[in-house]
Amino acid sequence: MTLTRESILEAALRLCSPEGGGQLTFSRLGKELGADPTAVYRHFRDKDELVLALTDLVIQEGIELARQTLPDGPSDDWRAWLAVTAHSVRTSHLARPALAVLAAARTTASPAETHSVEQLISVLHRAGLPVIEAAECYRALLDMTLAMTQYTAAFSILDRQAQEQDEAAWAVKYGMLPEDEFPLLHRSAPRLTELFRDDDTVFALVLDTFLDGVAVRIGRAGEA
Amino acid sequence: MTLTRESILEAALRLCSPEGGGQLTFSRLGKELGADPTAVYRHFRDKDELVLALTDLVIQEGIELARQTLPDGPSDDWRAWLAVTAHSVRTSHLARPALAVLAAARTTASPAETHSVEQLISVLHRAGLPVIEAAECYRALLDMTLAMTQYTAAFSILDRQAQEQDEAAWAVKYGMLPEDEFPLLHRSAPRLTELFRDDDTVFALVLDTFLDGVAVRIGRAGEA
DNA sequence: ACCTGAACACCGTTCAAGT
DNA sequence: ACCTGAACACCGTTCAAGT
Repeated sequence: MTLTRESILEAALRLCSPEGGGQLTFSRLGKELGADPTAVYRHFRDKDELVLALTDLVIQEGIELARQTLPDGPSDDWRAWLAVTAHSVRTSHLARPALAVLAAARTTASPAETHSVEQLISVLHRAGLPVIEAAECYRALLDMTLAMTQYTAAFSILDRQAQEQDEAAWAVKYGMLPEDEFPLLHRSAPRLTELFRDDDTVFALVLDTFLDGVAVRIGRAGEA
Repeated sequence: MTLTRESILEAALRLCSPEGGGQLTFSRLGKELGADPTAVYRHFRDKDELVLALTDLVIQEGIELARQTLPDGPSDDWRAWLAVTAHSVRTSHLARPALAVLAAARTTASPAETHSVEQLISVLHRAGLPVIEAAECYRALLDMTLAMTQYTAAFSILDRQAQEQDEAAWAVKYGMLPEDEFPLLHRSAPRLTELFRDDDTVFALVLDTFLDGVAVRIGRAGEA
């Protein structure tokens, strides 16, 4: 069978999924494709180029996912718009954690997202923010979302031993605090233990607080 | 010369600094110590144990840094307290980017931070948040900060070629947008270009918006 | 034109051998 | 008790050889 760019990308995405086993390497990719590991070099200059191409696909998927949830026309519900965008970006990346670790900090020149960025800024602008501030807000939201996503992905692809070790460390830290010395931690330890690596809830918390902050900024802009 | 745990940790921290060259490996560590690379195994079970020990040191350094800026007694300026804490954590991690990438998502059982967490929750509690909500807020702030830090560190240790490639991609994306199709992006492109990898400003933006959100939550708690 | 397979420089890690 | 150095299984990458 002869390889194509598409069949390689597809196989690579499969490897990066949680079921795919956790890591993107040439030897695993070769095995998945039934070809010699180095055959991929005929289609991608190096691993970085492969990662960048995969990143494009995941970004596109995230945009697609957002589009399915968002209304077609313009919307005045800026808060829902931002929340859906953030969750979509996060969801599409976390479907391939092994890639998210490599991709999240990278920028590609894919034109796919340009329209969606323009829309996002326009939603914030119509909500009341000056254009520049709307752009800053978009940048802050996206960086925060990608960072939290990479953070979660990095932990999720650690080997089981390291994950259990961290969980044990957490239990030690917050499990047996003397009440008189740490009264507040003692009372909130159960909740903190619940939140341990419940990344979805922590992300929702961060996002919600951030959006409350955006509301404040919109309010301030309205006064002026 | 005989190795000690401390001399190894010190050398490893040096390697992880920006001047240290970018990556923590056993062979580089051996060279730095003037010993065989595998000699480190006499003092640390594996690389993970070494990374965890280094993480402890960096966390301690961050707490130390915060303590120098924060008042000794209790404070009612919750906003300054949270901002100083976040910036200190970030600064101490970014002094060793190569470690930050490995460390940020990990938890150690180091007791050093327990007191500082209790203090943080207490500041938020005195500001008006119920205990549980104060704890959630601490968790959200710390995860956001560590995530943004890891995100920045991951980019900063990429090889020069990849960094320049990303910068070029950015220029392509936002450099020549048709004004009629992307009116808002066209107007904010200069600012977005400025923000590209000006991680300090972006982090300050995210943190500030987050803290505005915390203020909203404190206000809501006061009403009830 | 595309794939194969040996080879190289690098990882972390193990283990027998030295002192 | 601690260090050395050969060895192993893995990386990404190059290149001559095959079809």
